[in-house]
Amino acid sequence: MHAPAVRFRVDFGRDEAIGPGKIALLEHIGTSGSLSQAARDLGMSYRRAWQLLASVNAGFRERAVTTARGGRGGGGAALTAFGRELIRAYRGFDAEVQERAGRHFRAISRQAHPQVRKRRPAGIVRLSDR
Amino acid sequence: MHAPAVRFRVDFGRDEAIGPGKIALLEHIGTSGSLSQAARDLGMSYRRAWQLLASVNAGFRERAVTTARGGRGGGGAALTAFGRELIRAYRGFDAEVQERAGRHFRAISRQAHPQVRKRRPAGIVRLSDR
DNA sequence: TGTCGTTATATTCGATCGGACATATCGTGA
DNA sequence: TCACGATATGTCCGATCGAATATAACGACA
Repeated sequence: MHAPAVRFRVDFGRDEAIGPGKIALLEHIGTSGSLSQAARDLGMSYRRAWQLLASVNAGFRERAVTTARGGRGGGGAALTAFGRELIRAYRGFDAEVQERAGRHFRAISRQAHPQVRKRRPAGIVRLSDR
Repeated sequence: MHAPAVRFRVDFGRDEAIGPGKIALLEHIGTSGSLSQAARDLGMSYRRAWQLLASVNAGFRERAVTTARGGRGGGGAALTAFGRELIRAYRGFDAEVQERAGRHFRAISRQAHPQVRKRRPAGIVRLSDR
């Protein structure tokens, strides 16, 4: 393969870290307006999605997502301005990182073994794939 | 905390990925000339260190470390030119990433909760800390 | 007032990861 | 030729992680 992919997470102190998983969850919450729907989209259990979200909301002074129980549709979840800022900062840095990674690892990447294509369980789509 | 830390790993195809753990292992092999000593330095079991090394050596056409059994001192391990290149590429990119991360996450980092200092088991020193 | 879909949370279970431990093997030097 | 210290590799076990499942609470709306 030519362009190596870089996955990274950002550690804020020792309390909270943000990586591709939580960012993808936030993105799906933003597009679906529902935590359970985001979990289904990402192929993860609702419990795990809830734990990830709780971790994000607890890790900062400002919460990234507001949730509501009951009401129309049973409830829902929505990004706050801070949540959108988290996504924007991560994705902006991500684009920079991927672009620059090519130069640093091009030579080494040529030494990597030719890969065998691996499948992902059907029906699971990550925003980061688009 | 002000400057957020970024941890990343580089995926080469689906076969092999290089992250901070393997790089630290390579660095300690380079300075100590021994896989078992590197494992002790990093506070990991010899088994795990050997598995990580085997993974690195198997992931590329060229091996990163040569090993020897028997002989003076019982044997040893040494970086190849490719192994040194792996370290150089990773650390070079690392420096760039850390420097640029500050700008992208400065505002968000101010929203992170004040951290409680956490200790590391005594006697364990990572090259990446220096 | 009852229905509905979602958030919130506890319990249980299986898979996975890595440490601890046990050996076997090797080659130089005493 | 024997001892030594390191590599090489297997087995076992405890901790951890996350999926599966179950259940409660909630509030708008028909």
